[in-house]
Amino acid sequence: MSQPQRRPPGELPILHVDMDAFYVEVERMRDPSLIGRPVIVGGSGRRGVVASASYEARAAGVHAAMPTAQARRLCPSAVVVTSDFSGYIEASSAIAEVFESVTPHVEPIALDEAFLDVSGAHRLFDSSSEIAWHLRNAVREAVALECSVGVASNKTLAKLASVAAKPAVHPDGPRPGLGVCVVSVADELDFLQAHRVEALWGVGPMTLRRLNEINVSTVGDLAAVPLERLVSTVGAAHGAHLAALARGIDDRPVHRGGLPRSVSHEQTFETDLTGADRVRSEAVRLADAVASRLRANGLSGRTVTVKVKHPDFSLRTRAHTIPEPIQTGHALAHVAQELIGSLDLHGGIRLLGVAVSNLEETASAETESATRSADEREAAPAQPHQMALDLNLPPDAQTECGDETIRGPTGDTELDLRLAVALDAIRNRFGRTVIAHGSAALRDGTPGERRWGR
DNA sequence: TCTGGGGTCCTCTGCCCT
DNA sequence: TCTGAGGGCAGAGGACCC
Repeated sequence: MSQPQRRPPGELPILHVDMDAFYVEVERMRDPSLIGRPVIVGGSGRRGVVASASYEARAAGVHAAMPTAQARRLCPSAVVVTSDFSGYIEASSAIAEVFESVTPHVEPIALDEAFLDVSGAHRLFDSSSEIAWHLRNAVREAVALECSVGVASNKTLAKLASVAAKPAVHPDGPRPGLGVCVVSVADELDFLQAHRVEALWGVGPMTLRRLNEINVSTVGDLAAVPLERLVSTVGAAHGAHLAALARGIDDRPVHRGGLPRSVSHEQTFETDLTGADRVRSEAVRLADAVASRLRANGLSGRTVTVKVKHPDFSLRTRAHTIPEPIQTGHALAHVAQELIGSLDLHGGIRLLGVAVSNLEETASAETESATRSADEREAAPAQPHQMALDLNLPPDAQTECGDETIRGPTGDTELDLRLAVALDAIRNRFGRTVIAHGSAALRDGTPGERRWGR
């Protein structure tokens, strides 16, 4: 199990590929002076957290999701680098090309990891482990980054195997890992059931606490618990799922990336945001960022969700579904601002988020506008959007939507779309921060608040 | 001295309709 | 006309992932 093995074609169809300290290594390529030093990538502000840490920093106890301030105390010699996703996305795209040169069945999990179904790739390779070693080399050649690969009969086992293949954290520095770990069918249960139960996908802090209460601490313990007991502890669906995983049963297929379910943008503010006007102006900015990404990806959506986090960390969400899909910041901000009106903002908020779901594919406003003359636009509204019927709705006009009433127009207007196209063009040419809605400019904007998203 | 951002999926609840 | 059951759906929130 610990060494790569030759296997008959098709026996172990699933690979899990996980980049090693991905963000850190991309930053080291950008700035070679970081090589060999402890590095923390994440938010550097007062409320920032660690997104990724080098193995040197991990040796000092730093881990992802830890507040950056705490990470600095644990590892004072660490260099803190603010996340810059443009470089990560670029490297991720290059890695995805390597994966797709082996198989079209690639399921991206994050920028730095993916599942591959290689059951159809054995015409070119003798075994899945040979594919795994080929991928490692090809990724290294393409982007000069290291990855770990798990090979197994299903996703859960492949994921655990890739973890087992990773470099080890050690006070003296990182120790090289196996690189590739193959879990044979014969070894599956021994390998799986020796793991801590929290290693399973779907066991977070809450589920772990509940499982610990019934004396379950390893996957082996979990497999021994009667299903009824598990169901009464963590719920029907979750219990049945965990019971199957603990026995090595995981028939989830590798899904190729499809349409996203939602697109969102949220921000934690350096200092709590107070006053309805400031919250609304931030909502305009966030809505604009979400709308921009929707258009860039040729999407529009019908359900708008606003999320706020209060100073005591309590979360509140409000959602509203409108009859027609939208993709402009103006229409999105309109719904978001109405939803904000139904939230208690007393005491301020530390986080504000705007999300759009119920997505569907649509021609982007940019494409739409570029391919239609002014006369054509005049003759027929931009497709495939249902325009708001009346641009001159009085301020007290109302749109009935389910059990809620949203005042004023709720769809994209032709004017909204043309304005959005103009904004996109200006930002593409001069940068994302060069132009903003007047209502979003009300804010005083500390440096930490000036982000416009990925 | 604090606890991000961008997602997905599930459960529960309430409402509407048949 | 009223009532209850049950399905479908939307909204809210929780848990989890990287």
